[in-house]
Amino acid sequence: MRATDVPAIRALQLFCDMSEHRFDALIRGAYVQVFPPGVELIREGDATDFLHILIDGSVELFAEWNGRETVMSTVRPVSTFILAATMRDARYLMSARTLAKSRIVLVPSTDVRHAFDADSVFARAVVAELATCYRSVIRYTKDLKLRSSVERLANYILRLHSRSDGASVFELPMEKRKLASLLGMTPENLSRAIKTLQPYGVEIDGAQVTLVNLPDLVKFSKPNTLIDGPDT
Amino acid sequence: MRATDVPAIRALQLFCDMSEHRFDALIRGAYVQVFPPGVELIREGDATDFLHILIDGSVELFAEWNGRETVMSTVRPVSTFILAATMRDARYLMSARTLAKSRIVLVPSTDVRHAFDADSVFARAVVAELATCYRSVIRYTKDLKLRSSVERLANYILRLHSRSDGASVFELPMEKRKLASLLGMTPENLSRAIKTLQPYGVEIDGAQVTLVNLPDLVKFSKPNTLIDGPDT
DNA sequence: CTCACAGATTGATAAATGTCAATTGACCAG
DNA sequence: CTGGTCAATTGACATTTATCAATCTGTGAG
Repeated sequence: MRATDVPAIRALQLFCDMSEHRFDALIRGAYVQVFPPGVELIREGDATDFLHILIDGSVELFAEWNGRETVMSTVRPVSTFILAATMRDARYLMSARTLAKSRIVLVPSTDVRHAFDADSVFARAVVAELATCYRSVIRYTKDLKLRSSVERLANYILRLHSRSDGASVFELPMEKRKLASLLGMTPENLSRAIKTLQPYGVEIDGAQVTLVNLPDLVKFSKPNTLIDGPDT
Repeated sequence: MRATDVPAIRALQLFCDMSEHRFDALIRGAYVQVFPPGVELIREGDATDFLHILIDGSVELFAEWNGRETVMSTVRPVSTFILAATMRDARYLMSARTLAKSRIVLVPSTDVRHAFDADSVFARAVVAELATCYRSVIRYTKDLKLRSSVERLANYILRLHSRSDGASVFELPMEKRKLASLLGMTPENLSRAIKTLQPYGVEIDGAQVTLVNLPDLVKFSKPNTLIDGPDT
């Protein structure tokens, strides 16, 4: 593990309040691996063995049924994924695949459960993290059920806009076909949805998004804290 | 609170392993209320004040956006709801409304968080419960994203079938328009989807479902443990 | 017992979304 | 450079799903 990895992990909400020696004990059993793009890290249905922490790169969580595949979410560094399966000691409900070259820390699930039992500060952090994850899936599902595909795209763009601190020019963080799947539509439909938003000042060239008429886009999108965050 | 209420609550996964005196302390601050059908118990966006436990009756969790409304899930007795918001001390993401006359126990959120901090057995149960909730929303979202409306209905019927211990005749647990919304379609479409399943031996008369050709229905539905449960 | 009402169904039609095929465009290996 | 590959786009069309309007039906109040 690199010298800079540990502080980055330590800074995560999940670990930041842990006592020094507990954290050290937990991280001691962990190890780092670097994966090229396109590697399937986790296969849905498999038994849980490691809590994963993405240090650098990009990972998608996806699910399959009957020959169909859909992106459920993407993981950005630095963050953990599949904590719920780890804590329940249950099978993975989603698969995970690297989208870019990625550095990933693997913490044995048994160590995590052990730390949870032994350290009440960590226990509280686990609950906070799980509750946050739960709430973000609820938001995602509300987005899917209550909005049309164009509305989902519009609000997604506004979320990206906030995430880049209100800059009017920013980048899409993934390929358009992945984004389409995440937003619950086909790539063809995403292309059309982008065109539909042109009258609201949305210009997308490659991965670069430019917003030239934010008020109109907001009026069209009707963003809502209880769907689009932040989580309060 | 009735004499029979406490044992029923005590039997829940969330409370069953708690020590006697911790449980008593938690339940002492709680109180019961009976609501007629159609009462809005929780309004999305409000601050969390109570953990709710449905003792008897029926409750739906729903969400709204831009004048649209959708059923997110239904709660059957005996179970808790909105644990995540309670633990995060955050605003509700969903509203709740009684579908039938319902007896509900309200436990002050601060008491729950207190018990979590003081009792590691309860803490473990909270994590197990949260992880289970998280996983069931993931399943629900997979169902929505990977399946067509007829496929969702078919698999829903099979889940009901398992829930009634494999009986070939059983009842729909809610009004068809609520079911339609839960399954992500309009009532009109649900009617048509039911007809579409007739060739697979699905007969629905009012709320009564009769399955006369289970093998064909299963072949059509392609149920999957990682979507339809059970959670392993 | 009967009427009124809300939910359920049906048919006709519209809108949203997906599929297929062809083309364009960007990027990387050689 | 340049050819090959894969993603993105576009157009034509099919399918799914929603909407609207018109019954039908079961249930509870009076």
